[in-house]
Amino acid sequence: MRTTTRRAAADGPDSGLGTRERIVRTASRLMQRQGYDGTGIKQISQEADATLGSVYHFFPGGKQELAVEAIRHGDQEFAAFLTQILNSVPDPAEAIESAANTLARDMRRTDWVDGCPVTATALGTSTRAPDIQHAAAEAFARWRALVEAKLREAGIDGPHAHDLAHTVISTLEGAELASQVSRNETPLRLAGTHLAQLIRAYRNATP
Amino acid sequence: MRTTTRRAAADGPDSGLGTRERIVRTASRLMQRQGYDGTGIKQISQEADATLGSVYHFFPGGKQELAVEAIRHGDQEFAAFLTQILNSVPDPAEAIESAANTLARDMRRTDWVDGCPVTATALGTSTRAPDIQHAAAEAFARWRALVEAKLREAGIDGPHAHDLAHTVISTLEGAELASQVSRNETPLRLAGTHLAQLIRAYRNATP
DNA sequence: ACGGTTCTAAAACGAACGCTCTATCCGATA
DNA sequence: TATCGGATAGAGCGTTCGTTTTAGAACCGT
Repeated sequence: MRTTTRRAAADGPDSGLGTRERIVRTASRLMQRQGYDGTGIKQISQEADATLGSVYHFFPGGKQELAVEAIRHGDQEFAAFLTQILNSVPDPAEAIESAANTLARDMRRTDWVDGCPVTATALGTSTRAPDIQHAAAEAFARWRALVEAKLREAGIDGPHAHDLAHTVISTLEGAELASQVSRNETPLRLAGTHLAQLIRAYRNATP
Repeated sequence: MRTTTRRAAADGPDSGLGTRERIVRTASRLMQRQGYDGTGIKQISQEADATLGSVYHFFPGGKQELAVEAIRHGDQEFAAFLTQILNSVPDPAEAIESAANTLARDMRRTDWVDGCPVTATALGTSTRAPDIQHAAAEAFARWRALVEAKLREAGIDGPHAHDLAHTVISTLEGAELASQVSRNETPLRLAGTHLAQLIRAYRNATP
């Protein structure tokens, strides 16, 4: 008979990780799909192969504290995705278009279940929990900064790069939402096309 | 002593309406702010000055049926807003920019509480309730059709108008989300600027 | 005036919620 | 080996959830 070890976990994708990390990832994934209010602490603890005691041991602040950590996790996840694409595709317009297409493909692959990891958690909680709203705002700002830096490197001047980065993030976010709700890749693919076009217009204008 | 009449209601903005309509409007407003799971049937009945019996009388399908009606109400509300602006501003680029600016102003006025009436309700429920997801998809499609018609009238050819309308709705939606989460008008205002720019590029290309 | 339909009123159900609590386990240190 | 604190385990708290149920009030065609 196999004895249960301290770091026991079912053989999921997160097995082998510490309990705390497993809880955060599970919370992030569930809230991404079901929202804050639609996700229960007990469901999180079960799917993370942890117990309620462990959850409240690591997150004495309860569900709110856990949601903030979940948003931060999603923040880092998407930032890593963006960084990877921006670094591997030299032209910023092509990079953004590629990002949109990748998001579209991932969305279809998960049968339109996995949208933005931050949006679903933050929506509807902003008035009740300023901590959550703040963490979500930080995520948006970080992603925007990544895009802005890339646009500057491509020769677009400061103010224009700043403004464009805003719209790039807004449009990607909205297109992801529209694709999810419509169960259709089209919004994301067209968003990529038009954003690339917009970026090229600015790059050609500021040589 | 005043006797209770059939259509009694507190002196709110919806007083004078029938009970059913009052329930739908209240549900739409609450779900817009708190999401589907964050809004209880009892809270809806209380704020609508109706009783639980009335809610289940008009909506035997329970919370899901009520949510579908709430989304349809928000759908019509936003469609009316779009129609009004598109009809009163001849140039499509100016019209969309004006819409974005109006949304930004309204958002600030409500202290970033009232976002898109459809998004918050639909997010997180799409997997559980196909009815809700479908109603939300219909809303997006209707808004897109309104924009597409306007672009065609302005001389943009069919395929381009179709594609542009997609991105216009996606970007407005995403910018509204970003503005709400960041508590900042900037995303919406920049979205308006860039969308106008994009539309002008297409109009000039197809004379 | 009356029968029938429509609508309102509120109590009560089981289930699930977030969270607290105590008891136990385990591995590192002395 | 004895001990101690971090981590785990789960029963149980009070509350709220969505829904059902039963009773009564208001309206309308006849």
